[in-house]
Amino acid sequence: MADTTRHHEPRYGNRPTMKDVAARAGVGLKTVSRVVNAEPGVTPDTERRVQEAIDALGFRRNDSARVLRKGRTASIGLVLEDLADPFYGPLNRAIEEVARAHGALLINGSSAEDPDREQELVLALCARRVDGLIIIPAGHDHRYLEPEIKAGVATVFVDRPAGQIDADAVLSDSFGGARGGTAHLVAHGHRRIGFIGDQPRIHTAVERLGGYRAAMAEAGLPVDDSWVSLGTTEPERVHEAVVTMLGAPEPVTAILTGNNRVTVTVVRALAAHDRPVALVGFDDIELADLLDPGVTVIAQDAATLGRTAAERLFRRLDGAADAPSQVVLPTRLIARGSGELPPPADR
Amino acid sequence: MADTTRHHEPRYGNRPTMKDVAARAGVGLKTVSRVVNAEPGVTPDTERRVQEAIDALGFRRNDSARVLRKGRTASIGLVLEDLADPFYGPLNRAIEEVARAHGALLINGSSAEDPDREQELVLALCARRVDGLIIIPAGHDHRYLEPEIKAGVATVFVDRPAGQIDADAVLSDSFGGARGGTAHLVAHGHRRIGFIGDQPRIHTAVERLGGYRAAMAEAGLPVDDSWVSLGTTEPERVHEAVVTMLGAPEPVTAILTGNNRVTVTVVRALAAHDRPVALVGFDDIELADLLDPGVTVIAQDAATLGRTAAERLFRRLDGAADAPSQVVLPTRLIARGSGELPPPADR
DNA sequence: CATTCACCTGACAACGTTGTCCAGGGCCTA
DNA sequence: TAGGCCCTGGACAACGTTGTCAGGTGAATG
Repeated sequence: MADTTRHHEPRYGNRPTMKDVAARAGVGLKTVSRVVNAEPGVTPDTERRVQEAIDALGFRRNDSARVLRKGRTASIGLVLEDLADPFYGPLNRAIEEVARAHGALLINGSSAEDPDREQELVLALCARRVDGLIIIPAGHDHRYLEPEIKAGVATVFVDRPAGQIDADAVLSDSFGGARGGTAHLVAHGHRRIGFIGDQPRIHTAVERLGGYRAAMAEAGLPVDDSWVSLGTTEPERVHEAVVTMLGAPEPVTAILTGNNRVTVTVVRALAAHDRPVALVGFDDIELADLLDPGVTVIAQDAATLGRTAAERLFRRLDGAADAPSQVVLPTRLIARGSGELPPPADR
Repeated sequence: MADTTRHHEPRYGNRPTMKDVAARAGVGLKTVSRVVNAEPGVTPDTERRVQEAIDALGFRRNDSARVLRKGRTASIGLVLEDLADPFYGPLNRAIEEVARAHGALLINGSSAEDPDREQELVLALCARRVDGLIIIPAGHDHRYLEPEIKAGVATVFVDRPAGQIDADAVLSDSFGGARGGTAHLVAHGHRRIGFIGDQPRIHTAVERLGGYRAAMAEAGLPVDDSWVSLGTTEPERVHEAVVTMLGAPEPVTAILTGNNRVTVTVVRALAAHDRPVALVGFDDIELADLLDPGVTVIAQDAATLGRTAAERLFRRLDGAADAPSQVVLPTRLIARGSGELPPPADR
């Protein structure tokens, strides 16, 4: 009953607008706009008056309105699998740095490996009219993105390629990395090597499995079905896989793990096991060097992955119109001990 | 020369608008709006026609325009210190989950512990008219936020309190945690205990130092200046601090570390040291249980921290108008071995 | 003193959406 | 059959900003 002017809704908590600033400074609307945007053509005296009004009212430009008029939001969207996964931290950060260098903000969200949630998130970002998208895809069909891309939303996929559409992608060499890691174990004398990976609907999981199989084949070694376990990265499941592989009549003497989460669980499981078992893990993990033995890993460079993707995105936004392409970054094997353990001497 | 209609700039890459949809469906503008927003008052037949036009054109509502009209952006901003720091991953994720449950998107950025960058980021978020802000502050003066808060931007500080203004905050009990950790070392017989922490301009660093000093005082133990080292978390500096403390004529027999980054470096340094030195670290770190000895830590619950902050934020957005308050969450000491090492028997 | 010109300044429309309000038509009832 | 009501649909303004363009002032020049 005190306030009377409320018409339909309190707009932005009644923030001052350029109109208010103009009225207070006794100038025109456009002059305020000029001052706010540091455009030329304003006398120092006028500028000072406007600036005073701005400070007095606590005015802050409404970028929503600006965006509506200008067409660029200076923001990019990032959809990844899990913000809490340590692998994505440096990637996220690297993308942010590039975005910042281009004056853009980062909007992000987790898909939780759920294709529907990925789509929902991506479309919400498109509705905000982000200028570009960086996606670590959970799904395999990205045709829903076609209208968006055609409408000019630059899109780059990271870590895994796009499904059913032709789009830029920046990947790690999962196949080659896994092949190299497996060959490393073979070179140290192992013949029965297990592979524990992520769910087979995840592209990298399949690639890494492929690399493992390729290396085994190249070494002329058979792969028993019981040596391969794909599924969720939940500790219970992974632990059980380890127990099964090691409890077999002819147990594996080495294990290749498909990603950081699996590696951590396997390290725990092996620590509780009586005989030493060799291990090579995909993805580097913190403190891996301090464990006994140190964990040999196939390291991806998450930061470079992110930076490369973001740079490509902004090149697109700057007008690069060449055909979409894939970049594959090499992985690096870091030997720390666990991958160099020999197989047991007996049998 | 082919395209003639371009007037001032290609708006959003020429995306279809409601007007286009309306024209194609042969209905009025508002009818399209009604369909898009699932408002009542549209015959099924009309709705179908409109929907067809939407699909055919690949129309997607422009939320920028919507926001301009409605006043709520359904997005919240998160400013933290470093997206790549593993401590913030779960926090970030927890906030995202709450935001998602409230239909809001998350825009975030890293301040890199730079107060100016924090302010720049926060104000950019305000210009986007985020509905609320969650801030892990780098600076100590947040008066620049006053106009924003007055204008209705809900704001919650996390991990560290706001400076110079009265605002909601959700904190961990840094003082109590450090005191407890120090007392734990004292209880295991240590009398010369070192403290290596973050820069003294960081609130939690000071609190933890305070907790350390309090526990020492309560135990009637002196604190030699050379036992305390505050500064950046760069490995070189921390490593040097460890070397200095352990190389003194009367070396410390135990160390309390101020955060996860420091802990990791100290663990490395101690691994290279000949005599065992007890260690309690602030913040839990992955694989801490597998090291030898396991690293005893004072664990914060980052996820709860984030969730609590986000819930408070949305309660504010839902109209809660009670006075700002601080919530302090307890920490938990997890004994794993390194904190239970006795001091050397000699002297 | 008149004219030109440069420079400031402000009125106005437009961006795409949603709230308000009114018109028209169909249906029910008296 | 007339009157009234409800339901559907559309015209219009407004949100806060920026681009366009025209007006206005003062100084410099002929």
